[in-house]
Amino acid sequence: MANPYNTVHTHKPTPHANGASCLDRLFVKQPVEHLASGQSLFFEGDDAKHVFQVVEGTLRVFRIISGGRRVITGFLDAGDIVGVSLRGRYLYSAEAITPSVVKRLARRQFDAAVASDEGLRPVIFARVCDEMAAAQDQMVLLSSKSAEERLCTFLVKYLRRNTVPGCTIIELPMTRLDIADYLGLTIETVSRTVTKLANKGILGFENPGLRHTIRIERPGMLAQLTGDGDDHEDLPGDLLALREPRRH
Amino acid sequence: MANPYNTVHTHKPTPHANGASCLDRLFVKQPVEHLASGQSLFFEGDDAKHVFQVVEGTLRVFRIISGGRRVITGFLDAGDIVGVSLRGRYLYSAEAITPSVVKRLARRQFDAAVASDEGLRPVIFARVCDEMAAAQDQMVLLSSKSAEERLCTFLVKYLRRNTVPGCTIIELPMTRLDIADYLGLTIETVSRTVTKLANKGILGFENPGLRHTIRIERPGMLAQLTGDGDDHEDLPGDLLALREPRRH
DNA sequence: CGTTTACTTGAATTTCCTCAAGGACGGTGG
DNA sequence: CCACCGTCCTTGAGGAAATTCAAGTAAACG
Repeated sequence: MANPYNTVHTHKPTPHANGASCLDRLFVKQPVEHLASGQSLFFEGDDAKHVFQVVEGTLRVFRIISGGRRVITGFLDAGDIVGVSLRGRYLYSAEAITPSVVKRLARRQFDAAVASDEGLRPVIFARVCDEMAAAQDQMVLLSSKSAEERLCTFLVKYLRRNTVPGCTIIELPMTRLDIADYLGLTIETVSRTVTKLANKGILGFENPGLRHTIRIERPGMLAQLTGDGDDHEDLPGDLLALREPRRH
Repeated sequence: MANPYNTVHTHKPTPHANGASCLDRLFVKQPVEHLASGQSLFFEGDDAKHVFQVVEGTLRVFRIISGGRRVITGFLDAGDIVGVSLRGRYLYSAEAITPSVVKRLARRQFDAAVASDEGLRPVIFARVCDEMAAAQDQMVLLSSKSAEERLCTFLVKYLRRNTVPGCTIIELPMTRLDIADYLGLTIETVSRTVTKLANKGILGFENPGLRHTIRIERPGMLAQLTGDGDDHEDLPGDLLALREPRRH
């Protein structure tokens, strides 16, 4: 039951620097609630009576589909808001990966605040846009990236989002199974791909045997392997056509 | 260059019945613009200066990723709005599949209307929520459905969305390649899967050789093959655990 | 009527999954 | 302190699904 990986997140910057204080105003008076590892915040299909703000910890957002398979559509970290862009019922379940702290606000109050507060609307809107953009990126990842590209994309985004720039230590709060369900792979494939990247010298482990803490040895190489073509966008046109062909 | 499949959409119901008139008010005074097949409405990365309403026709919304691969994230039909949930720049390109008619509204005007019109906000919000829900469904499809399940899901949704209830004729405006890029498959796999469904007697072709017009012979069977478990959601709990295992 | 585009079909290959086993760590209880 | 257990992770062998490569057919267009 107890999660053996109740990692402490050092290196974590304040996410969502813009407008965060504006959002915090909404939740500042709400009491904090504590969630143990594995504890559910809400279930898919529940009446969407509340909007939540994550104060601390990491949660997974997922759906269970017919064969009992789980699809994780995202992870939530400190500063994230969940429950905004839906009507009536939650489209997914949310549960704590690490011991977490959240605040809640009744949807009625939330809607009222958004309706009355001119300054709040653009902040909320920006969040919804980010969510939409993330969903688009995920669709691209799932429809056309290889296992290695998926994992590299995940690590690069995690590095950017959850550590200070320049930091190359990633302390993953989620299990390999979480990552697999997020990337549309199996746990074995995730494991093998991590090993492969380690063998290539792109990443390593802080503590042999403790494979949740990853050190990125070659961040540039990792970025190249995401398949996003972030690199060399300034190539001359005739070279662009000669890019490596992409399997599917 | 010219699209040989400038199909006429018979059987098409009015989509988005709720609040459509409310949205139409925004665009009613705007002049119509015509797009030929294959013509672009805007490109990924363009300044998002306008919001568009599709009046007639079908468009594809897509991104080009590094290896030259194209990922279609959605199709737009009459009544759809595009360009709402983004900031600054379009996240994707949009181009006409069939000859299409659209109206445009400057973002400034759009934003002003949303800010001032209390009644408009929930309608817009509902659209964004639908978009988000569709993105979630697509992530589920891409991360854990087989080729057959993907195609069946596509056909069922298309049937529900673009024909009157009970109608079993689907006139697909998009090519097999469009479908492949939407479902995260290759054109060959789509083709093979269509053939397989035809051999099973689940669907047939109105005109031999003209394979864009599909007749669904067994709608119930098609729905079962989507892998959504829409069926038997009322099973007793102990049976739920015994559902057929799902490959991945 | 020839060319182009869209689609289909087959064979070989590849990637990832499935199944199976084993190892490492943390917690528990003797 | 140590043996035991459960969970998480890794690794290997074999298999299945979808991709790639390669023709080949059919309809649409000029």
